[in-house]
Amino acid sequence: MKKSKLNRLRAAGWSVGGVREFLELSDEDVALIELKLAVADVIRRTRQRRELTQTGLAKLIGSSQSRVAKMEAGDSSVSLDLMFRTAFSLGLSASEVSKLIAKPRQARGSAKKVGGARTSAG
Amino acid sequence: MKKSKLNRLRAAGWSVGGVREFLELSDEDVALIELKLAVADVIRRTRQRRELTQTGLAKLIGSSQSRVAKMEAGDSSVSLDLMFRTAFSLGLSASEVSKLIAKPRQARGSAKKVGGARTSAG
DNA sequence: TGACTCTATGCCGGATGTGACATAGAGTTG
DNA sequence: CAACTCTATGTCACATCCGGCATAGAGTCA
Repeated sequence: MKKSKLNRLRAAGWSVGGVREFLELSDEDVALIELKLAVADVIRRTRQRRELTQTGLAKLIGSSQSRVAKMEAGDSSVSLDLMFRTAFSLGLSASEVSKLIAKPRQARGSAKKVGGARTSAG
Repeated sequence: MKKSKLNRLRAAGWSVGGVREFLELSDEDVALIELKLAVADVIRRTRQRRELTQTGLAKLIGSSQSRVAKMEAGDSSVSLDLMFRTAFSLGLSASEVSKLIAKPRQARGSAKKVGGARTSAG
């Protein structure tokens, strides 16, 4: 497990506030969280590509802006069901989502930061 | 929407008892259900490949046999979260699951039946 | 500064999913 | 038939997730 990955998990507020709690997560838990983060990323990028605000997307899926925000943040209170349903509402097919989440998050050579520093370390 | 697909949905007991209720399902709903059915299939096949009983798998994921049965049936009371977590517990990676759910259910030229006719039509 | 837009976070009542249990169906073995 | 194994289905108390709302942060514009 890389440190950078840990930072991503912590950035999403996955109750991994400390390394101790983190160690209680099984490999399956971590894999599931990473999957959610990947889908969250797909959702955000697709929404932006379609020039929708979080509020707009919320209305599209019959939800609220806050839930969309939590979704894109990979918040632990959002299920994969809602995420996939949202991705489908955005016009993506299961195959497209599958492909997008199968490959890493890097956007073609741009070394952009992905959040990480937003949550103050302590 | 093909009739055969509809049958699969009904076979899973997806509260699509009649065509009327079915029409209330949006495209996203149907896509999500199909995704669940695909993942359910992957879980069942992987479990059998590993020669585990439903009870065995249940203990592996800290659940019960009944939930595993519902999972593999694509029951509406099972979330994608639990399904993916289970797939991961079975040793599958996100990429592997993604690939498996992206492609149709046929197993490399072997023309095996995959259930379908098990549930009597009525 | 204030007004506006977009996004993030906390909370709550109600809806949905969960593990556990009981029980039944289907198949095998004796 | 009984006894056993594996799987399917229904139910329930409890946990989790949901939409909605309030509110705060960050950015833009005048």
